[in-house]
Amino acid sequence: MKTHQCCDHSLSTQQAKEMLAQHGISRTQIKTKILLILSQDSKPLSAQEIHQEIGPQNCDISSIWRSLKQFQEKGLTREINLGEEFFRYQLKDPNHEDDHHHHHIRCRQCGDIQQLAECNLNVFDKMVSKLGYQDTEHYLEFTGICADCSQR
Amino acid sequence: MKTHQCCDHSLSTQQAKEMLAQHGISRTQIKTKILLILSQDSKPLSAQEIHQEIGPQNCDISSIWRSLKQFQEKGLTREINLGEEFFRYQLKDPNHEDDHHHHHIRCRQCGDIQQLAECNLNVFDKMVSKLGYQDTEHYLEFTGICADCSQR
DNA sequence: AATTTTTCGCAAGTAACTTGCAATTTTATC
DNA sequence: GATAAAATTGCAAGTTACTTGCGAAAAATT
Repeated sequence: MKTHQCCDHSLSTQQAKEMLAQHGISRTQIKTKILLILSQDSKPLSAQEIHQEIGPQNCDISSIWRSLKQFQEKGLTREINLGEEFFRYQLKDPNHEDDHHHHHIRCRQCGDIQQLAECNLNVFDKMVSKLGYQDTEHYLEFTGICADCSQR
Repeated sequence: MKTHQCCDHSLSTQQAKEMLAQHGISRTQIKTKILLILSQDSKPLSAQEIHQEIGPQNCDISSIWRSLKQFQEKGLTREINLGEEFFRYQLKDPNHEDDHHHHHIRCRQCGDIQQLAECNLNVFDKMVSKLGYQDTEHYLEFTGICADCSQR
């Protein structure tokens, strides 16, 4: 796994449960597990990947979807599109409200995902504010052919 | 329709057919029509919207999908994700190869899509090139709440 | 104009994601 | 800590974007 890890945000089970409580979400086994898994990986994960990690026999994927939906509504996670046919999910960093988020690059050949430096694009959000938009968000993601793949 | 039109690229039927020929695509009625429709709208369109525009009784949506897929493969169009559950498609500008592309902002409330100024992000493509990636592409799109919606 | 090749319409098939319902777990109340 | 109320889960069925196989029709090649 090539993914660069800028800083480790792994949660303990306790911390995960606190995080749920703080956001008014019930502290079930599944939801706690999802938070742990998301916190341990610096790359955003798909519902399928989370399901695999938990063990398909241990829970139904519909429960994962319901949990992810709730996390999104409560602002715990960010939904990321990397040009695939599904979304990926990433924990927001509770310590750095708005600005501490990353963009990614995905190899269109092998699918490897690498994290880029912290986002510094407030410039753009200001630009679109001039159009009268409020509460703006931006999606900036990259694809390309990674070094390994272009040598083959 | 609020969408800002920076420059009109509407094609004539003749021009559309030439464009298909130049890309080695057969000049069928459907494909010609799709090009015309895409060229007349500055905002990217979904397969559904194109189908509606042509008239659902006039062609099957699977033909539109097949055409769009071919356009993508031949580099005629760009696939755009605006945080919706489907992709939108946009004609690439044949006159300005790589750099003349736009990003967009979509209102998360009313769905209105507005075109932003021409892209000036080669900076980013250079940045990811340093990671060893070749043939990079970026997706930068915005969402927000538009002025109209925030007054309601 | 005849033949080969590609495309089309239709119907059936995926895959991501959603939803209704009864059973179980979690939370709130005592 | 037991109990009732509320939320969550598994399962099965549904929705939607997109794909695909096949015979008929249109377009390209001769």
